Amino acid sequence: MNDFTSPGDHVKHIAESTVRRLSLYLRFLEDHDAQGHVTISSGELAKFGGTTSAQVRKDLSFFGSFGKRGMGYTVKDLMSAIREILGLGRSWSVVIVGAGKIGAALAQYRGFSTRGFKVVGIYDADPAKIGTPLNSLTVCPDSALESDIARLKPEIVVLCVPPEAAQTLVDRVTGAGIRAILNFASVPLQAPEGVTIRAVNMAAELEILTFGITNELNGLDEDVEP
Amino acid sequence: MNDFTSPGDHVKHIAESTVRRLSLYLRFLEDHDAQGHVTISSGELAKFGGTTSAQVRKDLSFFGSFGKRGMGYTVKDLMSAIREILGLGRSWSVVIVGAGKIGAALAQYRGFSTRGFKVVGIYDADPAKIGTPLNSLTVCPDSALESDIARLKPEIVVLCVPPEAAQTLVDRVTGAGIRAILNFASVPLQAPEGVTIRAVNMAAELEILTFGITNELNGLDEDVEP
DNA sequence: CCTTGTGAATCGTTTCACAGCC
DNA sequence: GGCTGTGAAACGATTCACAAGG
Repeated sequence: MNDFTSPGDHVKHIAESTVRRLSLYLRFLEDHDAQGHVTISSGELAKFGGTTSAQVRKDLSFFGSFGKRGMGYTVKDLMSAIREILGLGRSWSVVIVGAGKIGAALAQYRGFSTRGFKVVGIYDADPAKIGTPLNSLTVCPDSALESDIARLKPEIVVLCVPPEAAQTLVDRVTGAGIRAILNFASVPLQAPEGVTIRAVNMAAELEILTFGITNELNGLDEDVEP
Repeated sequence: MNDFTSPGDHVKHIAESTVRRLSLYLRFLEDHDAQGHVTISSGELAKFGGTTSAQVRKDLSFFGSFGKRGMGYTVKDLMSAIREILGLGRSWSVVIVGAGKIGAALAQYRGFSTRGFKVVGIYDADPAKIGTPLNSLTVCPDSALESDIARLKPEIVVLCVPPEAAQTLVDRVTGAGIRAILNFASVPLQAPEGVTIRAVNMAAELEILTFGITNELNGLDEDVEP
């Protein structure tokens, strides 16, 4: 079936973990398609995504039924179905705020464009950084943020500023109409109703690792190096 | 009782979400301490971490009991308790593999050192990149990876290589003794038993955002209790 | 045979509610 | 009175198991 977006469909709440797995499945489907495979089973998708076939089928079942019993899924059909589900059937404009190390790296990150995300501007408050060329972009003064958001109408802001500046910038960009923010500052942020913020917190990821190592040594039966 | 590592206690499994919140609490406690506050309640911690006071107390209860009824927690004591829980009571050596945009940015990221993570090497397979200075480090040839891991004994590898190279490098560094990996390549990786891998997948984060925006527009509304 | 799609059962996490203590 | 610590209840996600259909 291909009517996964039946009109008037009332979508129940979808878990973040489900959406994250769909993103993984899509990546695998693209590889699989490039290698010339035509169909794929939930079990193969599961092996790649580090999950189970039942989980794959359950994830997809929230949005429709895309496979054929006894056959599996048609790779190309499932790819475009997941693209549609994730909202990748269109292109998205992204503005990066903060042209430090991370912001500058992201401005040049190819992963954005290959997925339909177009970086349309990068901003910084530091006069020394303004005018720096990054790929086809130039760092703009952050005083131009509101007017540029009004003009370019980006959907997403990627925040790469120091923690102490982050909340002020959330307030400014949401005031200018932004409703989706990806936050690289390692501080929790508050946004008005209707604005989605996702955090990428490298410090937390590292600490989850060190927690894991530390606990292994304390609790499990692994040998300790002298 | 302050002994969150009671002897003979076999540590039950701690949820990743709990560890992530502990990391947030710690950040808030550091701020709070710097501002001269001496005590803090679970409710205050909860407000910062975007959770509930019961959740804060439950998170801490897995490790011991750190507060005083009627009083709350002593900021400094709770800080050092959480540091100990997360394994931050020591310093950690980190090796970065891949000196592209992201790897180079991370090599210069101050967030590492302020938390006790010391970057001791950065490696790349591209001859053009070898010798590039980054802060106090120089990009080394990835052929030196195994011998340097044996010599420097880093605990953590941060992987910033293209997806197609990532699995090979996991195999190499785990073979050389690494047991914790932070993966920035947007591909799932397999590692032997006893090795922890955490993934930071920017593409997935962006797609969770676009899924959210797309679904909102489709008319999913959330009723809030007054 | 084969594999999907899905209600039911299981498992894990969060929230509730209150006893215990300052 | 105020706040922690914690079993019990509620909730949500994953896994099971099987009917349905190529």
